[in-house]
Amino acid sequence: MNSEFTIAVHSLALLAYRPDHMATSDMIAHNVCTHPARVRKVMAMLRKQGYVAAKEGIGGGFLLNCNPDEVTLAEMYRLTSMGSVKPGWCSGDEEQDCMIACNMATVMDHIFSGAEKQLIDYFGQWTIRDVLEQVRKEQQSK
Amino acid sequence: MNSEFTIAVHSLALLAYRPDHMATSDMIAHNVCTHPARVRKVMAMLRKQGYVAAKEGIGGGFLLNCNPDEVTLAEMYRLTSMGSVKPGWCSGDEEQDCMIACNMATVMDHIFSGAEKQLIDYFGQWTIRDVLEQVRKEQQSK
DNA sequence: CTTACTGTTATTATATTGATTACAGTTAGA
DNA sequence: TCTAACTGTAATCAATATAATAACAGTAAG
Repeated sequence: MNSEFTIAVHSLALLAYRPDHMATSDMIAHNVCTHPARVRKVMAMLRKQGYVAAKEGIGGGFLLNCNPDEVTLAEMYRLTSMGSVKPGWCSGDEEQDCMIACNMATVMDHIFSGAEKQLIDYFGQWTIRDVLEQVRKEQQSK
Repeated sequence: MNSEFTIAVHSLALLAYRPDHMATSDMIAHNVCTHPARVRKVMAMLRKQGYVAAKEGIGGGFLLNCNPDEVTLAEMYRLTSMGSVKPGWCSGDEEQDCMIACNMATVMDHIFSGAEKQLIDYFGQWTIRDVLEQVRKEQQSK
């Protein structure tokens, strides 16, 4: 799993939480605990898909541009981490005589595709609002 | 996802496919396309759980010691890749004042645990036999 | 007692990931 | 119009994770 997924979810939750629904990359980076440039990279993806708006120049930053009740983690997964279930390394070798060696890569590919579908279904059940709610519950339970 | 999962599944399928249900680490490594030492490492895990038996010395190798109809990919996942859904990198910082920063790591942790459960459920639907069947189908479709 | 195996650890090479730097472009406000 | 505070983006460096390889002890068949 790509950790840009985590950054995207965290950033949207933070924007949804803030009263003005706005924050600079410095503020987000500090909250998330990473480098502002990394945040800007992830936010650029979110901006291109319309989840946030970016304002350059003084007083600028990122503004939430979606409904946290409707945006699911599945969308964030697709945006940031699609394909990450399948390992980079593949077994087998198309050139061999053995039926197993020849076809295992393709079969594992199918299996990993199915696994990713399952994962996306699961993430589809979580909205940004749900994440915020969980954060609140976690806070209260202290 | 850990690619040792792939090696474990491929190796069991290969053993199940071979008439004598036996192969050396060299043979498996060649079939899988990796180094024999890596195969031995994975097979040692399978042996400790009783999925295969190992015979040392001349004429030795690994022998299938389980029913391919019953062993599922979920077991292979647990054995080789448990925890791999959650990225190594975590956002947030317990020390901060912000409710989001403080609790996001815990919440994401819950979310990734749920995701892994989903994945394991899915892998539980696949047996080694199913993998072999898929390989056969793939071969026929050429 | 030699040869062909497994078991295991250590080391090295490679790939992936994240941090950091750098700088161009933008905009508000003095 | 100039400056300061932003984003956008690419390039580079550092850290980490992954896979390959080497090495060698232990074991068993012939």
